[in-house]
Amino acid sequence: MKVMIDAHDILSQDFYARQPDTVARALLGMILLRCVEGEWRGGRIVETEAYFSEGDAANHAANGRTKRNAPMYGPPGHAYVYLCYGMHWMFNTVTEEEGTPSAVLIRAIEPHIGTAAMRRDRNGCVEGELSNGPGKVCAALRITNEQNCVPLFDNENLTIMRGDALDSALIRCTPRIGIRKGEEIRGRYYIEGNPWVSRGPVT
DNA sequence: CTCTCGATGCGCT
DNA sequence: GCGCATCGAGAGA
Repeated sequence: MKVMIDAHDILSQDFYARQPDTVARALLGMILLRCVEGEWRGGRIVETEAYFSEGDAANHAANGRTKRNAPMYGPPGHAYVYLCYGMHWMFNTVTEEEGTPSAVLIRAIEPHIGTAAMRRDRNGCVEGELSNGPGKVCAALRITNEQNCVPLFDNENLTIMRGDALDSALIRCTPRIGIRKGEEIRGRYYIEGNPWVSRGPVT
């Protein structure tokens, strides 16, 4: 599928230079794009999670800087990709200014571009399970540690583009999924009623 | 539908 | 060793 990307539509570095909850909310409705072997794939972001720089025990940087979490200390707008449970890649966008470790996890997208290619990389799964979870998003888009630290505001193969305006009344905020520490923080954002969200309302 | 559990690698105590 | 920002298969209701 041919994809035209207007540089004007690509989210600027400034977009990411804000609090992670602000960015998590703002990313809903935006278009995540990935080019693999010259072929574009991607879709609309429908679920995100914020990881805060202060007072957030669930953040990988809660106990200071390490080799793994170093990208979060870098400038905003870069990717932070890491391996979870030994087999799933997680894709985050770094937020806030350099030196402040925060990020937004992309948890689900609504596939629009290159769906056949994504399905192939997802082992031909049923359509509804293509990208409704953070590990599934990375598998469908073939995002691995090779994409760690790439600048999303200036990269040929991985970027995020402005999408159609989203009705803010549809945005929901709940506790984050799958964490033990920091469970009291409501940092998960998703689009109400969207069938591609990983799971329904979680108090 | 819900629940349980194994897979699997690595960062940290 | 332990514990993960997960997923998918299989069992049971």
